[in-house]
Amino acid sequence: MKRHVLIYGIIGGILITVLQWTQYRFLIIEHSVEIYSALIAALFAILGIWLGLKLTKTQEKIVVKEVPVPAVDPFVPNEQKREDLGITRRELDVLELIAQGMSNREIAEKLYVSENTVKTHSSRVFDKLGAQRRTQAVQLGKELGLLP
Amino acid sequence: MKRHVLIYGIIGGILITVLQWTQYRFLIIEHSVEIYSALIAALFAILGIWLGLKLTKTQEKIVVKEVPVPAVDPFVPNEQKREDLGITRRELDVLELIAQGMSNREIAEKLYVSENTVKTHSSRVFDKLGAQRRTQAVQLGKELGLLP
DNA sequence: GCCAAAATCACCCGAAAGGATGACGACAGA
DNA sequence: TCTGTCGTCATCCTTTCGGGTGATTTTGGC
Repeated sequence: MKRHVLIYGIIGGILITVLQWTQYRFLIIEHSVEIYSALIAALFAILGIWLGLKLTKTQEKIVVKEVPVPAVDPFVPNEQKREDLGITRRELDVLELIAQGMSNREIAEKLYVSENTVKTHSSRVFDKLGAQRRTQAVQLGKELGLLP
Repeated sequence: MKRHVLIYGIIGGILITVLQWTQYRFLIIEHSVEIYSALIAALFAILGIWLGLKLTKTQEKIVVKEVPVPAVDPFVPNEQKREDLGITRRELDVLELIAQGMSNREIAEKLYVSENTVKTHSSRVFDKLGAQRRTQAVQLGKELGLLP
């Protein structure tokens, strides 16, 4: 945009020079100041109009582009909810693995604990969620924001 | 925008008039044509610059608004996938109820069939999904777009 | 160091789930 | 009409799950 103003100034200077040169060339002929004034004014007015039109033409419109962003849902583990329900971290660990479709035995191996331990954790988390089955516990866990 | 050009022209006309009036008032004093030319040129140049700046200033920007659209995911039941896997509608019905945390008995009551029938359907769908447990079947079903 | 909560493990029992197999009727398409 | 698929139901058997109870060890905070 600054370039436009600069160009405008330069063109103005050139025009003045041209006009002065023209004036000296026809010095013998007597021209009235009014004519020169009008000429200069007209030229600059035309220039201004042209500039205005140009600026108008290149004017950009408001483009409110509503990009449907993936809305990736970062899923922050809902610690607060977990605490509220009195579910311990370990119990939630087990619940997560249950949600992934693992058996108690597989979970036990993955967590390096006995299957009995896993059963204890799962029983407790079911109790705290009010679930009778693991599928139900998973469903409730997701509804409560405990699981992704 | 056309208003700007109009205003510019009007202001130009007024200025010329003012200048001419000024000239007649100090007619006795001899002013050179160059001074008037320069004066007019300067005034119009300033006006042009002002106009340019104003146009620049009011120029509107592109607003790329990234609206995190709710992304509600309507979930269209993936019939194609179901067919590809050779899973029947009835089997998918059972899978959906399993995903909701229901027991075989509850599903049987809901669908008005025997528990044995539910077990048959579930066994078949597990087989087709390659699942050993219902939690795993649910997980796979969601990954494959069979379930919401 | 003490205490409470958390995590760990064990055993028992009944219910639920899962696997295998067979069967039967309905229905659509060749 | 014959065939294949689908939905239905059953029986037998094994595995997994869930509930209950009790116990020991770890851990974190005071």
